[in-house]
Amino acid sequence: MSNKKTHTILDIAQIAGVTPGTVSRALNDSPLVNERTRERILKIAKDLNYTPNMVARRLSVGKTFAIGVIVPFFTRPSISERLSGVVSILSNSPYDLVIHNIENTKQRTIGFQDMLLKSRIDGALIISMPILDEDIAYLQETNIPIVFIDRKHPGLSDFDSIISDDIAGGYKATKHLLDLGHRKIGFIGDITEIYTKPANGTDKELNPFQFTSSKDRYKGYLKALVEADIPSNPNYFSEDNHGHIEAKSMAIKMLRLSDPPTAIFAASDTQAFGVIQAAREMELNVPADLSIVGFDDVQAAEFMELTTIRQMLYRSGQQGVKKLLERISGSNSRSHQINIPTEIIIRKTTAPPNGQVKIAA
Amino acid sequence: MSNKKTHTILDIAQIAGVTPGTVSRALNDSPLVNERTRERILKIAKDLNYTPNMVARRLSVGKTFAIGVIVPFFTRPSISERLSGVVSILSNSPYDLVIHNIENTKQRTIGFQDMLLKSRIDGALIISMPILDEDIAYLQETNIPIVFIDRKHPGLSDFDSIISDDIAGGYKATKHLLDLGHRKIGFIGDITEIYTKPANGTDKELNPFQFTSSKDRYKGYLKALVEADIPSNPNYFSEDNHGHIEAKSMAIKMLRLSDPPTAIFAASDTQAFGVIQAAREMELNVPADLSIVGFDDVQAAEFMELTTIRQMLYRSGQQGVKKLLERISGSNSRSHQINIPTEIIIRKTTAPPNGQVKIAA
DNA sequence: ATGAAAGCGCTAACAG
DNA sequence: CTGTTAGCGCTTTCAT
Repeated sequence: MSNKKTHTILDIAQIAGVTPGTVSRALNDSPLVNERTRERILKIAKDLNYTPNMVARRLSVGKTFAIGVIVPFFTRPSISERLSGVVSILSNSPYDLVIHNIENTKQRTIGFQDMLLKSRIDGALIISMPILDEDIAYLQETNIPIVFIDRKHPGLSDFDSIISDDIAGGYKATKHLLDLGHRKIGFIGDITEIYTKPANGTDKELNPFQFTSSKDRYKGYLKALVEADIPSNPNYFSEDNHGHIEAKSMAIKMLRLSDPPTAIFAASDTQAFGVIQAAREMELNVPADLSIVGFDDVQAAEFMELTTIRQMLYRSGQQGVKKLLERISGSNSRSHQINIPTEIIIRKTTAPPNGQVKIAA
Repeated sequence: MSNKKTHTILDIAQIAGVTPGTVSRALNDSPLVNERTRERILKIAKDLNYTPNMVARRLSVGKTFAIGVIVPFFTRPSISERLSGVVSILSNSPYDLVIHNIENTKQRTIGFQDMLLKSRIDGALIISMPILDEDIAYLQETNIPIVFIDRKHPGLSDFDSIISDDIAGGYKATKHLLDLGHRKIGFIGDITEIYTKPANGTDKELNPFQFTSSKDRYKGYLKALVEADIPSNPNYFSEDNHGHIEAKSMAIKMLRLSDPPTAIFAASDTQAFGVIQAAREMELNVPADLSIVGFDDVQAAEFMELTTIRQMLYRSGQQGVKKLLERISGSNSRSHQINIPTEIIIRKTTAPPNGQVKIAA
């Protein structure tokens, strides 16, 4: 009832007639305390409705009991599915999950420094974040464990990372289309909208971050094409900022070509949805007139009956934290790259190309 | 380069030949410090690559600089959209965002206690969480500010809350269908899968939590029906756990009725997607044979061309934290219920009922 | 098994 | 403007 003031370990100690040290031990299941006293203390704590002050504990122990997750574009479905994998593991751990969303350059610098360097967290999970060469310094300066999810960078080899096999995925997607009989296959991918400001004031070329996944999926696409002896057509390649709106415009442009593709492989489901919208707008029947395959297998993909490449988003989140937790508790194994396999999920946006099906209208 | 050990304010003090107090003041932009000394100190700090220890600071100041967000079902799109609104505001504040996901009864108790009572956070945002009568005690015991998003409960009147007008939304959805000419309108809603364990060991009736939104949307539905002088048909009402799978089964059952509805209003987009799947499976044309309206206007709704009730998910998240931040900085205004309006978004899953359109096949 | 005491790193009230 | 001194609440040697 009366709970204006929150109690401390000292209050308990006084009531129990012991010292704070003993109370601390009792509360932490230390074996160095008489069973009787422990019970007495526990009872008092309960009666007092005592709750430990985590902050003090953290300072004393030298651990924050928090792990930081750094993500761009919180809204993207693929990100939140990964996150929820992370959450699932952390719920059963003593660690708090603190989230940092980074959507632009300024935030980015601040974000890294703040989270990593200010000893607010015991470890960090960096998900789908583009890493700049100049970032590497920060990252290495930090002594706290870091694991990356969905990010490859040459300079990052001394960190753990969880990636899915984008090249193989892109290959599978394209192969599926090829097997269906398509020869004219478009690719729609993304670059990121985050840019680095040129160090000097000059307004020279802005460097887009290296979002490798789209590029790797393209590599897989190319590989399948080469294998099938089909020359790649530059008109069938397009990339722009990530988003369904952009994807839609790209698709429309591509489909208006005098010799348009009969199938499009989009580097993400979100983009594939944009392509579907384009098809609708142009009154093209999917899959009869146009086959579409996406990448990610986000929840909405099921509703949209989209054929796509599933990457285990949720699992990747789980594996990431698990690895991080291991590191935090001191595993010294060499840093490791875990490759998560992909799988093609065939639904209803793919079919043999038009000619072979469009018998009657 | 050499950064095995992290520096403290004391290191700086010694080098600068001042006391820690002065360094602290310098670092915190206190006006009570000579400009010259400040510069000197700042430079040293920089050279040393000093970063303050937040935990110590927190203990000293008595604030955690963190706000907690408690959510169920992290995966639900409506939740993550709300969350991203929260994130957008918090990015520009000194507060960390710590997330607690609660998906079952055990977690729930622990979760509330842990977050609220262990002084790890300065305030809490509780989103879409069912609140039990017995929880109210905890909540009121806590002195930290709390704001609720998407939760009404009689006992909660002394807290701030952000809710959308579910009744009005349900009304709008149904009215739209009515205006289109529908008379046989089904409702598909949800109850939650979280149950309370009966206090005594008896295995008597489990009490579902009070997830009010679905119910309120139903009230709106009823209101529109009454207004149109249409008696409510119990066969046209169905509720089950939330999820597209469950919604699909409910819809199938309802559509197999000898006199099936010509339209269905689902209490959430996710459920509406389930209804769409049911229609597909039964080879019913949407909207010709069946009109469907959802609730939420989740991202995927756009792709699905779903007519739905938009509630400003993102905005609700933003407003919630803003309110919370105000409270934390000590606003003493009376607690407030903010009602966020809803809006109907007409897309392509609704049309006049069959008879009026199905001319030729 | 328990008490005593030091200390985690920082802030803040009080002097001067 | 700066030094001194406590102190935030808890953990953890070191004694006893």
